[in-house]
Amino acid sequence: MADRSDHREVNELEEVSPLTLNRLSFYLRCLRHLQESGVSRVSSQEMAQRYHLSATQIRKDLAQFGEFGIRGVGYDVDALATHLSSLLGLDRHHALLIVGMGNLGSALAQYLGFNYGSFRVVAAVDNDPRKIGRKVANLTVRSSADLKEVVRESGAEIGVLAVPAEAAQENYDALADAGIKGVLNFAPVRVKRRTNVPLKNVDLRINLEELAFFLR
Amino acid sequence: MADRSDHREVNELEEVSPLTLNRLSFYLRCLRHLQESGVSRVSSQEMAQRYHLSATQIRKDLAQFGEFGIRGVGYDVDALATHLSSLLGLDRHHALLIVGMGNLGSALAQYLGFNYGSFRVVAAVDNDPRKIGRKVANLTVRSSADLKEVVRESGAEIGVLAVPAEAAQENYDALADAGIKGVLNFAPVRVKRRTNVPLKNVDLRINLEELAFFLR
DNA sequence: AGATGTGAATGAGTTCACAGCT
DNA sequence: AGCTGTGAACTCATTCACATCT
Repeated sequence: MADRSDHREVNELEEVSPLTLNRLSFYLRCLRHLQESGVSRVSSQEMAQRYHLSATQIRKDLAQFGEFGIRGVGYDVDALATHLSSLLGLDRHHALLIVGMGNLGSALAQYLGFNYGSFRVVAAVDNDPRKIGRKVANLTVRSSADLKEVVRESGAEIGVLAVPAEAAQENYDALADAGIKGVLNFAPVRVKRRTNVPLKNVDLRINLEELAFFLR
Repeated sequence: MADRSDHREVNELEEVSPLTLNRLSFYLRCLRHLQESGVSRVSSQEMAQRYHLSATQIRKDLAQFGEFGIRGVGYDVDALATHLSSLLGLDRHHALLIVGMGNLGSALAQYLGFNYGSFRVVAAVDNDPRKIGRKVANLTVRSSADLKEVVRESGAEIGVLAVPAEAAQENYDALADAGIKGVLNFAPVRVKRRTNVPLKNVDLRINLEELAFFLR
């Protein structure tokens, strides 16, 4: 039905499982790859085979947000990529602010570099006076005390927490207060989140520990 | 029953859900924290409250591997920590080998440093002749061509993949062939795993993209 | 009494199987 | 004919509720 896909917008902000979101990101990456390969149409089955996914799941995941496919034919690669890109908010750049310029913070600054997909590191703060003013990967480290100002000036939307475990909660709260819209937390603690400031955890140690389990 | 906990060994290598494994790592971390705080006994309820967890789930998770608690009393913090540590294979050191010494690989080498919990970076390889021989964080970068030799000499057990997406699969396979026991993959692709070489993925970009979804 | 360990109930997520378009 | 979109079946995970033990 024609208006079915117009209703898509209605559903977009409903609860989407993180697992689904995760896969959608991955689908988009696959589609980019297909674009590079010059493929303009793809069926869920073909995608599944190429990238080790489940065809049914691809269809279910996409169907949550509208009818993007053509029955009997498949999906238009460009169109679907555009839809997903917009759905995931990747059709524009997002500014990152790194909090904590120790080993991890500096490493991330270097790795993410100036430009990382739709993401751009625009500022870095630390509370150690010895680090403030130092240059790391084109950024001048600023004081955590000036967080609000830094956020406002830089237009940062996403905070990247690279502080010690003890400091994670207070820094998350400070970021939230400073108007940051989302936080990626590398500190190995469970931070209490506010409903309006989404939080994703990346815990390197837990990942290593899960592997260690298989090596006993 | 007394012999119930002796049978624990029998179950240890049965399929354990990654979700459970993940939580077990986290429980251990909580227990370490309790030890530092001088707490010697803890109930599932108390742990749940302190660290924002579910008491029932803590009990179910632990019960899979034996009867570690005392009914009516709770868990002995030290004893449980020891059990979990051994269960997860964290009662000894694990040697890491970093593959790919670009931005991410170097960043990881610096961050993980010489000693990171039970994990120790013992070697680093790259296939770029310009990088071979360079020193990064006390390590001399060696050639990917010598992978087998490097693994044997260094005793590396876990490979850390920090190579571009295109190179991930071949490097995973090379690691497996070289006798590596597990792989932590930072490349943004789904690598086809061999049953005897466990694989964990850490995908920074997907995590950022999931956050971006909430900022549209 | 008070906390564990666990079957039973519920809920979330995935896969199946097919109706409905093109 | 072929592939999408989707209710129904199924599997996996979490939560409930209570018997069991100290």
